[in-house]
Amino acid sequence: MSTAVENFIKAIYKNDKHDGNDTKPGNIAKKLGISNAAATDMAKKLASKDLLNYEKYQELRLTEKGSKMALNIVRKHRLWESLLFKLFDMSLHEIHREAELLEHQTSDFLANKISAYLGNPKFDPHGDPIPNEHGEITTVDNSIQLSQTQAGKSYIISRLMSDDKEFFDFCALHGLKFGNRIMVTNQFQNNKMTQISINYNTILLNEDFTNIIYVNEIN
Amino acid sequence: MSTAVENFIKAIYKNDKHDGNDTKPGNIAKKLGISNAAATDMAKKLASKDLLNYEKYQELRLTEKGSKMALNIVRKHRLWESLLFKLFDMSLHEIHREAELLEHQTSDFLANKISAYLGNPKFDPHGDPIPNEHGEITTVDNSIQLSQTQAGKSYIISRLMSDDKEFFDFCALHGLKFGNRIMVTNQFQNNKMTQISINYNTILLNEDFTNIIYVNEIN
DNA sequence: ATTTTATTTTAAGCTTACTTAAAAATATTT
DNA sequence: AAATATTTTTAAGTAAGCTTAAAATAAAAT
Ligand SMILES: [Mn+2]
Ligand SMILES: [Mn+2]
Ligand SMILES: [Mn+2]
Ligand SMILES: [Mn+2]
Repeated sequence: MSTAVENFIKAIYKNDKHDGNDTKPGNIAKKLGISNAAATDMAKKLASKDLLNYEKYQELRLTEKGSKMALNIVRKHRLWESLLFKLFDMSLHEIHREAELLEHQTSDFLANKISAYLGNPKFDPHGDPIPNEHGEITTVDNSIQLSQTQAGKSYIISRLMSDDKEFFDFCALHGLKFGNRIMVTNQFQNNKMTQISINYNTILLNEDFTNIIYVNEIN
Repeated sequence: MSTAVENFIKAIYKNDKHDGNDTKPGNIAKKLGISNAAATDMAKKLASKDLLNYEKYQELRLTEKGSKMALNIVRKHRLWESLLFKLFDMSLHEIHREAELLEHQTSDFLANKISAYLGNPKFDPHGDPIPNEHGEITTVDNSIQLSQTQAGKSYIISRLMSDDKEFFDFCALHGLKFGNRIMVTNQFQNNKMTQISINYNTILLNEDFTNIIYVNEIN
C-alpha cells in the first residue's frame, strides 16, 4: 500500500482510539493536511478494498483487515522511534518526524530485526505500546491523564501523547519524561490547571498539557 | 524530490560511472523496469529542472546539480547498508534491498547521525565508497577487476559490485567478501575464466563474476 | 420549527508517473 | 548504399492523489 493509504488508515486508527472527535472525513483530512474532498474520495477507495466501512455521512470504521494494517504501521513507527532514540542523540520530536517517513518503507522482515535487536521492547520512548508482529498489543495500560490525578499523591510518567515540538521541548527542559517521578501538589479544578513538583521545581500545567501527559500512581 | 526522480538520477549516475553501455533512455529504462517512453518523458522533465542535459537521441548527462543529488542519495543508501549490516544479521543482498527504499526517506540530518554513529566510515559493506555530507568521495580507488589480475599473485577483495542475490549467496558461501585474501592460481584468457584459491579451496569464476569482483594487489 | 452554519459529497480539473502503439530517427547488417 | 533492425520519440490514455467550487445534507442556533 502507498504512503497516502497507510497514513490515512493510521489516522483513522489513532482518531478512533484516542481522540474525542468523531471519525469522519473532515477530521481525518484535518490531521493529514488534505481537503475534505480528498478524504471522502480516499474513504470510498479504501472501502472498495475492504479496509474500512463507508456509509455516506457516517463515521469511518476500520475493518479487521484495516485494523491489522494500522497496527502494522504503528508497530514500525514505534520500533523506528525506539531504535533512533537508542542509537542517536535525537529528541522525541525528531525521532517522530523521521519515523513518520521510515514506517512506510520498512519490510516486516526488517521490523522484526529491529525489534529483536532492541530486545522486543513493549514500549517506545513516548511510552506508547509497540504491537507485536501479529499486530497485538499485549500490555495493559492503567495509566491516567495528569488532569485526573489527586493532589498530594506521587506518580510515574508513563506516556507523552503528542507529536508537537514545543510540547516536547518543554518536557525535555523540565525533566518530564517517560519513567520519571512527579508529585501532584495542587489541582485547580476551576481553572483546569495542575501543579506538580519535579526535581525540586514546581510547575503549573494547563489542560492542553495535562490531557496528553499520562501517569501511573505510585503505591 | 520523489522516489521516481531520485532513482532515475541515481541510475544515470551509476550507469555513467560504472557500466559500459551508453547513458540513453533505453538503458536507464531497463535498469528501472519502466518503458523507454517513460524514461524519455522523465528525462525531459528533469532537464527542465536543470538536473540533466537532454538533447534528442543523445546521451543523458547530469548537471552539477544532478550529480550532487545523485551523490546525496548514494550516500544515504550506503550509510543505511552500513548500519543495517553492523546492527543486524543481514546479507549483502538484504541490506541493499532495504536501503533501496530507505534512501528516499532519510533527511540529511538523519544521514549525518548514522554516519557519526558509525564513525564516518569511508566504505560500505560492499566496498563501495560513501560520499561525505558535501557529496564528495575523498578516497582513491586503485582496485582492479578480478579478470585483470595475474596468476600467481595475491589480492585483497575490495569490492563486490552487484545487487544480485544469487551472486551474493555464492560469495558468502565461498568466503568472497570485502577484506578477505585470495590468490589467483590461473588465468584462462581464452575462456575468460579465472581460477582462485581461498581458504584452501579452489574455485573457478567466469567473467560475469570476475568483472564485478574488484581487488587490490598485496605487495 | 425554521433559519443559519458547518460538514460532507459530488463534479471538474490538475500533476506525476506510468502504459501501449505508432512514427521518426539511428544503428547495424547485408 | 540499401535494407533491416533497434532505439528513441511522440501521441494518446490511465490511475493515484490531490485541488477548488458548487450542491446536498446534517448539525447548531435562534
Ligand atoms: Mn511518534
Ligand atoms: Mn507516516
Ligand atoms: Mn547497495
Ligand atoms: Mn531507491
